[in-house]
Amino acid sequence: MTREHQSNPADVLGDLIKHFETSPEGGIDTASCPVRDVLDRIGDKWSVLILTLLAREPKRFSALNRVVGDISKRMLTQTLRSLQRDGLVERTVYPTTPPMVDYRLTDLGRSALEPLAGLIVWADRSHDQIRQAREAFDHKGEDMPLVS
Amino acid sequence: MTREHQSNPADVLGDLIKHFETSPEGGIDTASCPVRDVLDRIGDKWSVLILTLLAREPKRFSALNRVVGDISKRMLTQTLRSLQRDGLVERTVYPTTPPMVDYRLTDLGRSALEPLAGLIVWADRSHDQIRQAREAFDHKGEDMPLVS
DNA sequence: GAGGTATGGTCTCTTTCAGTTACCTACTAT
DNA sequence: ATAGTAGGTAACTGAAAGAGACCATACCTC
Repeated sequence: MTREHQSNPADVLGDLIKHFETSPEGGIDTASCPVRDVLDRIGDKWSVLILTLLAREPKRFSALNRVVGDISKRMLTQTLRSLQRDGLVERTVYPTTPPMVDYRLTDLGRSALEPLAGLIVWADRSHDQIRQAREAFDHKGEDMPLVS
Repeated sequence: MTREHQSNPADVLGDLIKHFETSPEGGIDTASCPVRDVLDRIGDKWSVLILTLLAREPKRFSALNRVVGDISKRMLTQTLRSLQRDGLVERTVYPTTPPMVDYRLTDLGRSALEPLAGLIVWADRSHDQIRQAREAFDHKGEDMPLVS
């Protein structure tokens, strides 16, 4: 009861929501919302995985490609580019032959690890519960439309 | 140097990565990865926003529709259904006429608020830096292909 | 000099699917 | 008759993702 009063997530989020409610017509201005902006980025299929793989040490393109396995080189390039563009990842080319490239987190990228780790730990811990809820839901309503 | 030793995000993530590296052929088994599973869910366009809006108190369908504004009813229904399916949101129908429906977070849903708030706060704080990195990147390489 | 290996990509084609628009139900209150 | 509930349905569209060929360079081998 003591520490929750100060840092209740609902309050934090409520304040942020208020902060985002700056659009003229009473609705939330989703277009300029920084949260949307960031979530669009890390919500893609590979970004979080790449970030976590780079957490410990820099890795080369081909190393990432080997570790992930089911990512195409195209998607790996694209993901790394957009992480680089957002300043989360730094790309270094070594002038050898054949040229060697490695990718490492920037300070900004490293600062993202903490919130991401929180989310990932939550996901890992809640996964069973979510799967159970899904099964229960799917069994209960044998007649649910909309998702068919 | 003292507390970082215990809870360094890179270490947490490294351990988790190791934990997920259970596929036979040395690659990460992205299909059964709980993180991927969860991120696919909250990575969509509306889920996080809805969750944060429900953080303070239950809300009715039309209230959510009004607040968000640029969401279609179809997407709102769909988002709420899948949140309900995953056990994050509870749907209550009151037998009035016209029937009234409200949506509230479950305990599981509430437990997601903390990691989400962490991410959202990070996003809010880092947004400027990310935008700057983007602009710098876009100006530096006037010849970047791939994203055209 | 033909072929193989390796690096770090790029290009094009195709499919898939999230999201949108627009119109529908059924009921009631005014 | 019109608006407000809480949705459902169908058709369309654009972006994301996947598959897989290709490329430039250089080294090694035969």
